[in-house]
Amino acid sequence: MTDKATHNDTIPEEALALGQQLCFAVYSAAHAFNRAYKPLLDRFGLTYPQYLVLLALWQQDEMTVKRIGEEIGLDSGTLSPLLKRLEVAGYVARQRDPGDERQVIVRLTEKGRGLKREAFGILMDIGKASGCSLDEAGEIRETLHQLTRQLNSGHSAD
Amino acid sequence: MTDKATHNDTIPEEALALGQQLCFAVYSAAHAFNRAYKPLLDRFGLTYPQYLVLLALWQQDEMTVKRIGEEIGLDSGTLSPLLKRLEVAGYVARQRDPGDERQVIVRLTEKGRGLKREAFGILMDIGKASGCSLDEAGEIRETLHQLTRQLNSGHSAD
DNA sequence: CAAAATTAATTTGCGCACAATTGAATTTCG
DNA sequence: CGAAATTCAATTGTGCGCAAATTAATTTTG
Repeated sequence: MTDKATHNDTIPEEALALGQQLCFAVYSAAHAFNRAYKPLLDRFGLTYPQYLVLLALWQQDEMTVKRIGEEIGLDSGTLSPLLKRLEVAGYVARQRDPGDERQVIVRLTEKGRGLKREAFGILMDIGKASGCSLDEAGEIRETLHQLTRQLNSGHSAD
Repeated sequence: MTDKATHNDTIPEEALALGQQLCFAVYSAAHAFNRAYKPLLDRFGLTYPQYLVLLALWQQDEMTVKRIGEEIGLDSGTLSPLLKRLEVAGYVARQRDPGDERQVIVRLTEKGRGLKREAFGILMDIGKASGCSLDEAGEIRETLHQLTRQLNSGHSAD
């Protein structure tokens, strides 16, 4: 097949096929994960991005909106309404930083902290559903991290 | 399956860290691709999912909405408005199948077909931005396809 | 010190994603 | 045949994701 040079001027017609494209593989895998998570998270009334925020907070409680956004790669336009929903659901509390009233500090409630134990169950269910060992998962993860870093490096100084 | 490292009662605390999770790596990579594509597709007034539909149609013109949905993994709830926007933009035409009035046949316009040549440029730009060779890309792609298949086998599809 | 620039979060608007519902056309089968 | 079930597309409602505009607080600077 087309196992040739890194920069080949003669890219074949087939390269346009969906199944041949790395980006589509990533896109599909992301949706597949979302679908796999959905039934597990529905029990807690959570969406996947909301779950990501909780993961971040379980790792490091009391973060500003901006800090959370840096952790999971979302801007405040996405996070503001999302955090409001997490607050209504009773998992987090939001409070203006008295030291800098521009910032809002997000912290876990007791209920939010309590969810952490159950999250291990979700983690293991997903691990099983993905059908790969921790080693395999780690390998793919690192490869994707590198890919993500590479992609993100190309658009700040453009 | 059974055993494996997946079934480990002593999963460490760190396993909950965002950076440790395969799903998050996939999620981030998908967003990174989206961001990389955006400036390239903006020139044509296209979004990434719209570009996927065109990729599918360049491969095989004249498909029903359902068929397109099977190709890229989207349902009619997403595709109906998306296709209407592609039609307004002049890239595709939609027409009820005279032989089966339930179906709508989507076909490329001249403008839509003409875009195919330019798409090779996008493809190469993305290839360069991803910073990996065709070989590497193919490897990751196959791994992700397998992962996606495994995740999707978890429910409906059987 | 006050004006200007910067920063943080919210809001608004558009489009994707998906579940659930609707409506019309077709197929099945009693 | 005709009623019921099925299929396909479109619609509705909720939430994510991002850009751009807004508002308020803080920092810079002139």
